[in-house]
Formats: sequence, C-alpha cells, structure tokens
Amino acid sequence: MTDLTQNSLTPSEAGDPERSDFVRELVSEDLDNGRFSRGIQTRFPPEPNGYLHIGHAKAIVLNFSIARENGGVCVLRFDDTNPATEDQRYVDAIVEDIEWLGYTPNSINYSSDYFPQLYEWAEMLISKGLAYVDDQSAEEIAEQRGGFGRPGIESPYRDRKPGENLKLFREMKDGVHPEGSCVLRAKIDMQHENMQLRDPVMYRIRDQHHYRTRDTWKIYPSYDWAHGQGDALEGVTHSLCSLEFSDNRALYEWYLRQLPLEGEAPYQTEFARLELTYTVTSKRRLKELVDDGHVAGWDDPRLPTLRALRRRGYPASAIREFCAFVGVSRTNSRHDIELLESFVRTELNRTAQRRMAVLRPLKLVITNWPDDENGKPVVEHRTLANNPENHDDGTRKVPFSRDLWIEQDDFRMEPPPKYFRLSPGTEVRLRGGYLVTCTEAICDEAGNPLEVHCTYDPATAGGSAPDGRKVKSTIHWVDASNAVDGSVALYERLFKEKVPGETTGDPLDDLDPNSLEILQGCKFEQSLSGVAPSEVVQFERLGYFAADSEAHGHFHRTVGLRDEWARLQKQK
RNA sequence: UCGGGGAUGGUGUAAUUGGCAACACAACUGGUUCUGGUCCAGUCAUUGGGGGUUCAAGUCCUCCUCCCCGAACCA
Repeated sequence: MTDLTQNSLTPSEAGDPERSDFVRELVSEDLDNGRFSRGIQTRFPPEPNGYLHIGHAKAIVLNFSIARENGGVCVLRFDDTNPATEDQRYVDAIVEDIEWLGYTPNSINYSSDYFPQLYEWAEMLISKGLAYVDDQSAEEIAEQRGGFGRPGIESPYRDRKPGENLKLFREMKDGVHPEGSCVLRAKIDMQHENMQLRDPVMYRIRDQHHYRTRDTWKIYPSYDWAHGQGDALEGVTHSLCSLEFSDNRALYEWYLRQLPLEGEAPYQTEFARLELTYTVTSKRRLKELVDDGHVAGWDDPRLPTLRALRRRGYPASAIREFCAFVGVSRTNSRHDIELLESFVRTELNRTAQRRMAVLRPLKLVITNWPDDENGKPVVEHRTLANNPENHDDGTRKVPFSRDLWIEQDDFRMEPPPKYFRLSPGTEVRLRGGYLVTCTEAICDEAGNPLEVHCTYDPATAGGSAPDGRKVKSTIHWVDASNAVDGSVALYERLFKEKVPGETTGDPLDDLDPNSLEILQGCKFEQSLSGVAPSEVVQFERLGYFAADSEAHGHFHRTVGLRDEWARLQKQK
C-alpha cells in the first residue's frame, strides 16, 4: 500500500468514480471476470541510469493509483540488465524521488535478482529447441533481420542441436567467449511481420562490472527476456508501459507462454508518455543539457526532473494532481506547461504564506514622517495577514518607517496608459501601511529615478481612508532600516519554442540563453530570514519563491503570479 | 515499403458505449478585491475528409488523408 503521510490526499487523488480511462476499465473488467486469482499488482520499472522526470511521475502516479484504487500493491523494480550504464547512485536518487512524490513501494526489487532464475529458464528453452547460440557479429545479425516489408533470413547457426547450444551457452556464462563473439537467441520466426519476433537476442556477453551482481555474470539478459519474467516472478498483474513497447508485447507474451508459470500471466498494456511544451523529457536530451553545461546539474530548477522541480518549490501534491488530471490515453500529445503551473499556483495559493520582498529596490522617503524624542524616525509595526486564503496562518508584525524600499517597477516618472502605480502626483497604498502621495522624484542625469519622495496621510493607518477615497493601486514595500539583503534566481523557460528542436531537429538550437537571471541586493522583510530551507512563500504581487535548501537568503522563483499588467503590455 | 497504434476547440482529457459534445488550462469581456493575485459571471468546437446505415452517429460500416512507433548484442 502507498503511504502518503507527508502529503495528504486530495479529493481527486482519492479516486473519482466519475472519471475513468482505458487502463482502469481493463482492470475492472479483469476484476469482474476474475481473471487473476491474486490481487491487482502494478510496478514501476525504471532503469537506474538517469534521474526521474515529470514523465516518470505520470507513470508512477498511474501505477500507484491503480493499485491503491483496487486494494492492490505497487512495487518498484530496477530494470538493471545493462551493466554498462547503470549505477547505485541512480538507484538511490530514484528511491528518494519516489518517496518525495509521496509513494512508498510495496517492495523494492531488481531484475538482477532474477539472473539465476532467468539463466535456468534459458537453459530450459535451449533444451526445448527454442533458443540457440549464434556466433555471428551484431552487424550480420542486423543484416539478416530484414526490414519493413522485407523478411529476414535464418542464421546459419539456427539449427544447432540443443546439446551443442547448451555447451556453448555454459561457456558464454563461464567467460570462455569474448564480448561480441556470440549471443543467445530465441528461435521464433525470421519471417514474422513483427520484427520483435525475428529471433530476438536473449543474452549478450558483457565482461563488465555490474553495480549489484559485481563480477559474477559474464552474460546479461536483454530487456525483453527479463522484463515480463520479472513481472511474473513478482506477481504483477498489469504491466503498464509506454507506447513504443507495443510491438514488444507479442514477445512479452511469447516468452511467458514458454515458461512453467502458475496462475494467470501478467499482461502488458501501453499508454502515451507525458510530454510538456517548452521542455524535453528524453534521458538523452536531459543528459546532454547537464553534460554540456547548459544547466548547472540534474537539479537545476529549469529542468523537468523531479529533483529540479522539488528544488524549485513545486509541491509534490501539485505534481500528483496534475498527473492524475491529465489522465491516460493512447494519443501522443504534449500538454501545455501552463497546466502544470496552474496546479502549482492553486496549491501554493492555498498553502504558501505571504511575505514582502523587493527584488529591484528603489528608495522611497516619506517626507512628513514623524521623528521620535531622540530625533530618529518613528518605527511602527504594521500587522499583516500571513495568508488571506487561510486565516489559521495568523498575522505578523512588519516594521514600517520613514525610509522604505519599493519595486522599481512600481514607480514611473511618466506613467503609460493604464499604469495604476506610483508616479509624481498620484496616491497609492503601501500594503498594510498608509496611503502615500508622490511629491517628487530625484533622478540621475539620464532621468532614472534614484529616490522617490512622498507624503503620507496619518489618517490612513492600516491602508484605508476614513473619507472613503479609493486608490488605484496597492504596492509592496520593505522598511529600509530593517531590511534583510538577499538574492533571488528568476527562471524562464529553458527553451524558446513550444516543441524544442521541432524546426531544426536539435533542441539545443532553441535554448533560451536568458532562462536564468540572478538578482543580488534584494530587500526582504525581516521575517524572511526565518524561513526554513526549501519552504515556499509568496512574495506579494510577485510570485511564489522557494528558499534554497542550503544557501541562506537565496530564493528560487517557483512560478510567478498571474500578471494582468504584464499581459496588457505584451498585447501592445 | 511491411507491421502496430492514433486523430474531438488554441491545448489536453471526457461523453451514460447509438440519444442535448462536458471539464480543466489558455485567450477574451465584465464584476469583486488593501496582492493588476484570489474569487465570481460570461464568450470561445456541429468531433481529420468523403460516402453509407439509422428517427437519431464523435460513437456503427466503408473509402481516403495525415501523424506517431518499430529493422540496438539499449530500455
């Protein structure tokens, strides 16, 4: 069973009987027909040769949800049949990411655990005349496989006697044959229209160190010869994989049919993998971005990897809900990244506490602000709600005095049409503070404002005027004498195009060189120095920001708030 | 070229399995608001194309078009 102690279940995740899909329909039919005498079991079978991304999240959510909805279990199995590329560090990272996503596998298994059983079964197939050792090179075998609409031809070694095959196969296992000198092939049908059935390779020789089985094996099973068998051994009922394995299904079934298994065999069903606009989700492409230094690492917040999204502040629950919402189908599709972002905003709007931060500071001086008995400007403490969406989050006191920081964007010497913020002569509200009117601005020679002077209306403490007059805008601020300095990383999409590489064939051509902007000298309200690592808060009027897990005073922009003003400007 | 799969608004997913094309995102109008946020109201598709069956077709039949996957000792 899954354990979601860290992340509570949302209604849509708890299973919406109104909504179904073709996979769930299959499962309930099997349940109705009593197809399996064992309980429903699914599995998530990553190869430990890379990090999990949002596409994997869809598969994880699907597999765990289907198990949970039907009172079954979901296991994690590392498909580690290729010693050349796999590593323990990926295993650890994958386990960690799944846990963060909110799931606990019923068990953690490895295809390599089944190497002995697989070997035994292979000998059995050889004895039955269903597999043979082929001494040809990879090129020759590929050549003989034929092509689309072109039948293959049989290997000259195809009719070797079982006894000879057995001897050779044992020699392969014992390391007497060098890498590449021969393989074990299933004897199926070289004329079959499905290329997967043209005597597929079951074992190849690899004189390599395997991260788990060490040096005990010289031969390694291929994906097809390991996958369905692992499913069967574990008791999986529904083996869900992505569309490109459709043709492998026949082979999956062929292998299972040859083995002495008890009970109904698992069966494979394919679904479309998740794609998102403005990003890439292929292992090769992601690896390229990291290895070539286009991003800082596998957890660079611009990447769609789970560790990157986590670092960026995406709540696991938002990812789960997104995955559940997009559903499963067999149609190749690409979802708007905006949909994911909207799930993130919805969740964060509910849960993130509000704080004030000025990213590009401009000094604002209240010229009629009173001094105290020592001749220093009075410091008041204004009370602000931590989250207007959730009153249980309470309030906090924020210092307010004569000298403040406001956002450069919130002041214009000459306001364009529909600009509601501060400019000479206009009155705005300082959120939770007072109404202020701009009297003048001091500018440099180029005309850039250096300091804005305002007067405040003492009768508007808290932000509302007793005479009922309205202001067009409320802006945020940070008291200058109490401000905490910090930095912020602003992320844009990594790629400029919806489908990276669509026109040139290479996603790298569509990389946006300005996808990361780091701002130093940001001014944070005091309480922000107490934010826990990785916690996400809303900087009012700006967006959601996640505190870095290590660097104190550094925030990552998770996602901006929807911005009507930016939209208006873009329309022009 | 052969085999497998797919096609419903700008995007994605639905449609009681032959009965008023729904939901979300995006976009656009307007309203509310001490966040140009949130929230609320409204607008936005006759289902890839042709033919057929039927009182009735997104759903069934038929022809066509387009797209994706498959010829690793990768998974």
